[in-house]
Amino acid sequence: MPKISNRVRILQTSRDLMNQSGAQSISTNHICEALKISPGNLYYHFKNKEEIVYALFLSFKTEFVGAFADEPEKPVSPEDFAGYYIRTLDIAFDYRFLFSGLLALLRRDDQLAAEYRALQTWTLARLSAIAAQVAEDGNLGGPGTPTQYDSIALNTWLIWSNWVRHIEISKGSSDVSRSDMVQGLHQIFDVLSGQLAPQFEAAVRAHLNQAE
Amino acid sequence: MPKISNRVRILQTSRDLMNQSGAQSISTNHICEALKISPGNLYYHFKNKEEIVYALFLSFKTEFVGAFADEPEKPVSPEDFAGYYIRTLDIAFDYRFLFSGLLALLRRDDQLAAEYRALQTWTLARLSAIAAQVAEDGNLGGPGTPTQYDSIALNTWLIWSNWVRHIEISKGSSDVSRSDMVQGLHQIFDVLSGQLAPQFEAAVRAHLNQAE
DNA sequence: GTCTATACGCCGATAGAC
DNA sequence: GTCTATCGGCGTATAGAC
Repeated sequence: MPKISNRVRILQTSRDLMNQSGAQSISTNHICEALKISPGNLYYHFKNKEEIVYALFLSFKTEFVGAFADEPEKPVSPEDFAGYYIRTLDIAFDYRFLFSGLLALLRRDDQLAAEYRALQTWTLARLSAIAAQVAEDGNLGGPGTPTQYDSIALNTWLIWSNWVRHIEISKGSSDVSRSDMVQGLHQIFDVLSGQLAPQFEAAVRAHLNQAE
Repeated sequence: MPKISNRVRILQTSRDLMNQSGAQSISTNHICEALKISPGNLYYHFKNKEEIVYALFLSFKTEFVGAFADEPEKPVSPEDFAGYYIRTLDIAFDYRFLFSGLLALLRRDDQLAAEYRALQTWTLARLSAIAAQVAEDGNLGGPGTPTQYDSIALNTWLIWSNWVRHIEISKGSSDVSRSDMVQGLHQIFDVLSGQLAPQFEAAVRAHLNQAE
């Protein structure tokens, strides 16, 4: 029965501390102190601080991509549609340090920057494809051009990827609540309001409220 | 004929450097070196680094609020409407370091945090009032409730306040072009697409393209 | 107002014993 | 794998001469 390795504990604690205070104000010393381990121990498991952040990013990426794992062919039900956003926003919350100080992190690590951008590109294409499918199902606007789907995808992405940060900025503290998150989901769907078929939108909203 | 004081030169150079590399990776030493002045000189003019950032924020605030200086009573012309966004996004670009590392800055300075939040609250109210006026002019949707205007205000604000950062994240470098900015303006109005009266929206878009 | 010189602390990272 | 000890570097900020 294997104990939890220090490598895993370092990752867990780093994520907690960085979510709380920002990635950039957490030093390797802080992490060691919180774990009651020595600096040498930490540097045995990770070459440097960037490697810790990068490992956490990979975990985020895996969870995030997994939240989209679905057959994109079929009609998109209101439950599917709401589910994408509910699940991914939960994940974004768990790794909110990534988004809060994103630009600073990307400036310090070229590899992370490249992978983040690839993930963003992938996500935008995925969101656009979902919008196109919803339109094909007859639940979104008139016969739209691909460009419109891209614009919808980008707008929802911008709100999605900045929502937790927006809450942290607006409230003084970093205690973000579940209802703050649900409010963000409604905010995302407000973008689509008037373009979604009314009964489809109502069903989506109902699912959001269940998530609360 | 008074020379430009070192105080002013410190502010100018700080803004340039911080826009380029991020507020947080620019030290007082960097600023001194760029200006060929001594640390003692800098600290004669400013108590600490936060005071520099705070002074720059005040400049931003003045310019930003000035860009909204208008009688809110009258009907809002497409030119007015486009103008608010064109002018303010230009200003946001000039002070983009504020938005790029916002959360880190607010965490380090309570006074700045309080003032930023106040400005955000003011702006959201202003945007909501403008939306209400556009609706009253018959150029926005049906008879909407105030809540809808607030939601529109928040959505446009989220895109507005994160656009420059989004560009910096998406491109590798920090060379943001004028056309990147205009694209952001269109993106903002895509949120309102389908809710604005068609001829009003067309006139607004035309003004955006002139700005390019 | 501006300079030189410097104190002090923290951070990232490594060497080498155990 | 984990520890102790430590190095070099940098960042903020101040003291005191000019």
